[in-house]
Amino acid sequence: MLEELEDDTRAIRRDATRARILAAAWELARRDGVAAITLRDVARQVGMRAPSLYTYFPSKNAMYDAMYADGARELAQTLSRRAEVSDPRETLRNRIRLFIDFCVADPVRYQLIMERPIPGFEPTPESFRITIDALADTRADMEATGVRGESALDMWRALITGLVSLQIANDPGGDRWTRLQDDALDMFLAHHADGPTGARRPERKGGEA
Amino acid sequence: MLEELEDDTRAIRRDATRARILAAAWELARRDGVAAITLRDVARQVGMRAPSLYTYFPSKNAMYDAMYADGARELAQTLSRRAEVSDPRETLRNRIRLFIDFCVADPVRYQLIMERPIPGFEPTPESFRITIDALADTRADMEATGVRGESALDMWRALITGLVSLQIANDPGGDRWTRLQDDALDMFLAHHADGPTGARRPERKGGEA
DNA sequence: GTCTATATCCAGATAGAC
DNA sequence: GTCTATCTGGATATAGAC
Repeated sequence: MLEELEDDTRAIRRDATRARILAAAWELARRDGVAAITLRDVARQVGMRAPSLYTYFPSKNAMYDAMYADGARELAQTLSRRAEVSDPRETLRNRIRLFIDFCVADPVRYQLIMERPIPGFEPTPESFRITIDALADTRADMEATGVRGESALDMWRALITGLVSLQIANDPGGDRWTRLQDDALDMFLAHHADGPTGARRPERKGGEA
Repeated sequence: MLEELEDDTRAIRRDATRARILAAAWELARRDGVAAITLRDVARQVGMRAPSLYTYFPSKNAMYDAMYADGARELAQTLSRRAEVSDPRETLRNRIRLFIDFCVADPVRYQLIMERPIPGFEPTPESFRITIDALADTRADMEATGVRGESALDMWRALITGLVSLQIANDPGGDRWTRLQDDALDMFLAHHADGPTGARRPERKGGEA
């Protein structure tokens, strides 16, 4: 029968339209903020009316979830490009650069994936999983430099989060904070890693001056 | 005449009602988020209907601005309590603790003052000024420890911002990140200050290992 | 000063014709 | 699959009675 072929064609067209809708949603989100987009505007952007979108997404939150998955996949793809070199510190540095560049390249995408900017929306577990997996290897790169412990990872997350969020909030398009990333890593490693032996520092108290 | 006395009494009652309205607004903001509060709900909370609020605030944004000024004054008052001790590092440590405690004690207040959580609202210059002034002395405390330069201050802001925002977002009510504050300061000072002489480190390149 | 009633606007979502 | 028309609900803000 020809029916199966027709079904395939139909599915392909459907996916293409879905992609067009998502692209329009991203464009409006970048212009007005993620939380500000409306189904009416998204529909107009692709030459439709709002109710037609319900053919492709059962709800607005479902559309948000598809956007989230989009961004999470882009993050995964970006980090997969990190180069592994002989010096583990340079490997880590490379990963950090990829991550920070990803964040500041599209602040709205960053917010959608890393923060929770839309009241009432949180990603489905399947979509969230993509983000988790993408970030999971950071720990290995970190430990390869001799850094151990949850506290050290938490400290590092804080440092990177702070650099990115201040960059986006106070110097969008610039590099006032992102240019500190290498210095930040030097500072962090000097404090948390004790060279190739990987011996751990004491938990705190009594500076090393 | 008695008219002036009556005017005073009336003004006092008006201010008291304004304060009751603001308290209600804060309560709802803490429960549902700053951006989610509605005039209807705030009014109900104080036993009124929404239009009555316009006697006390000319617009919703004016109410937000009053809330902003509230929070900013509380920040100023908090930081004014910082103890100045002989060791400038301990003085700085004390200020940081006050600041971080202030932030995590009321995440919604933190967001209103330090971020821009409400589309279409930004504080009036007079209200914003309160925040600026409250934070201005941090630089002096920092420089008293021998740290110099805008980059160092930017790095420090990033570190604190990261600790606070991760704490609020991922461990509300806990101390997973806030307990790192002393360690963060040690790390930062070890990297950015060169002891009492105050000599500056090179701008970057070539680790100090 | 507070109320009711209402203007005005906009949102997400559904029904049903075509 | 897409449309028009509509439901349902909520928001800020204003007019005018009391």
